[in-house]
Amino acid sequence: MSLFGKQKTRTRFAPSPTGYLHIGGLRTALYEYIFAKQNQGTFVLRIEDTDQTREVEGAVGGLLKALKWAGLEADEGILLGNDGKVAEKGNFGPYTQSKRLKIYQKYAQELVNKGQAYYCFCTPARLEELKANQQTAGQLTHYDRECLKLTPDEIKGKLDNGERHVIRFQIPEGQEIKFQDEVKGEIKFNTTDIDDQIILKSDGFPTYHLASVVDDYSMKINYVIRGEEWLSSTPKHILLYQAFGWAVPQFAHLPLLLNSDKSKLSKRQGDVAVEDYRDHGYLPEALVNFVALLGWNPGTEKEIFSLAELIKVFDIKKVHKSGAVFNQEKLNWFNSEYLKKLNPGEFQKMARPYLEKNIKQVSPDLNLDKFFAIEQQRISRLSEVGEDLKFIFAADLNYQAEGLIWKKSAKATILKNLKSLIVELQKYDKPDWRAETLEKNIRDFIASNNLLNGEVLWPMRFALTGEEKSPTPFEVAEILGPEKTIKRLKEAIEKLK
RNA sequence: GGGGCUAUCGUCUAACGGUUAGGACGCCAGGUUUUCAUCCUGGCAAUCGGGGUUCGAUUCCCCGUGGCCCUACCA
Repeated sequence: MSLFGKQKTRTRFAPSPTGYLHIGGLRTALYEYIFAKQNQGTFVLRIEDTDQTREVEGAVGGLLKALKWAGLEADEGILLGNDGKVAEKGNFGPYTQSKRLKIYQKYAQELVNKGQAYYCFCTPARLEELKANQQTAGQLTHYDRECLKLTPDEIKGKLDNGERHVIRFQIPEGQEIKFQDEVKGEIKFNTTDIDDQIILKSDGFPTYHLASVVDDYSMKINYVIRGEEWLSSTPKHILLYQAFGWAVPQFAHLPLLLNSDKSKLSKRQGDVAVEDYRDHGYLPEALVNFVALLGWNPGTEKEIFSLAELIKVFDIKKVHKSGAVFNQEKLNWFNSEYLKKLNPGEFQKMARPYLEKNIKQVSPDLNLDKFFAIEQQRISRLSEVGEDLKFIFAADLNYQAEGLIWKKSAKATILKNLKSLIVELQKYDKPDWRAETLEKNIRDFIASNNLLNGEVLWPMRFALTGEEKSPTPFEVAEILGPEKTIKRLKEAIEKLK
């Protein structure tokens, strides 16, 4: 809050470019996006690439594409340019941490000068040994502040010698750090439990703690929404804000997304990359809708929400405190709902590539409009298109003749009915070859000949599909067209003889 | 081990301290259908345990217990 009125809300999503967009990251980004939008604020995207060892080539582009696919484009920071390449926009850049090293170094030095941080020359070996000893002694595994004893001259000497060093933030002892988390409520920590954090690594890169505090301050982020795994680090961050004399932002820590065994959602137990869901044919609207409802709901019984609706009804104060299991069954349900809502043209356009992947040969004389119309009602993921309807595309059907015989009806009856069915079907002109017309006429034919539905429709369907389960024979016939339909019926008769 | 967070059907969740604890997904049964899917109807299924406070506790407090996160020169 400034003296001159309410500050503009600024949220940020700050992923590390380590590979892909994690589904938990998607939800975090979603809430950050929504919160910014519902407050006429700005959603900033920053890249946190301070760990050079974990960096993955091309990950930033992938992250941005996944975010764009989900409809969560940043207003500022790192984003996709018009040419589809990674670009940057905004006045508080650079927005990539590896390009801000000088800034962090300056601030770390400022803390050293103020006596709130200190150089540490301890080797990893010493640190390891210290920790091991503390562990066996049952003590807190904190740094023992050996380097705090160094005199200014000793420090200068080591520095001049080019000794490897880090900068540690000196955590004051015996202080209670209290803050009001927007979702978790009042949180308290005692600083005695906190180790002297390394804020600047020996390679000159900052650690997360320094980088995120400096950046959130510099980029005027006043609303930090992030995963619960950061809750325990928040007192360190608050201490840093205080050391610099900066206003502490509002924090909101989101409950984690979990595997079905309640552990933190991880790759081992299924897909966690947004890109995987996209590739399997989940719609962004469905994924976003599903993920939005993991840990939050508006308190009504409505479950289907567009992004625009979410912006209207979302309330960060109603976000749950505990983790939510990522339940793919429910996601499938959402996806099938969204798939059904698509107009046929859109569905077909999206499903086509999957069909071509699933079926080697797609004969051009098939009525694919009808095929897609049926699949749209039956599948829950685009990757399933054609899976259960392979018989449509098969050159030959392989089935046992017995399958054609409905329940206990006689073989002779079936044979006779199939023959007259062919005669009946041969009457239709191609324009009439639609499921509705076929159904009406075939049902009339059945009734006027005093036949049973099953003794005509079962063998018809089986002759056309070779399967015990399928869409109606009328629909299958419409897709197949007159020639293929009659050909399959004739083949069935041959098999029965 | 230490610290923090957390706890309603299998899962996602609803319930100003007073409800037969509601809905959704999934599952099961019935109906519709030649079959499958859809659809319709119905059903199974939960307040972690123990103490308080209260006329009354899923709800507030405490203690357990479980789960999760942090405890890195990772984020």
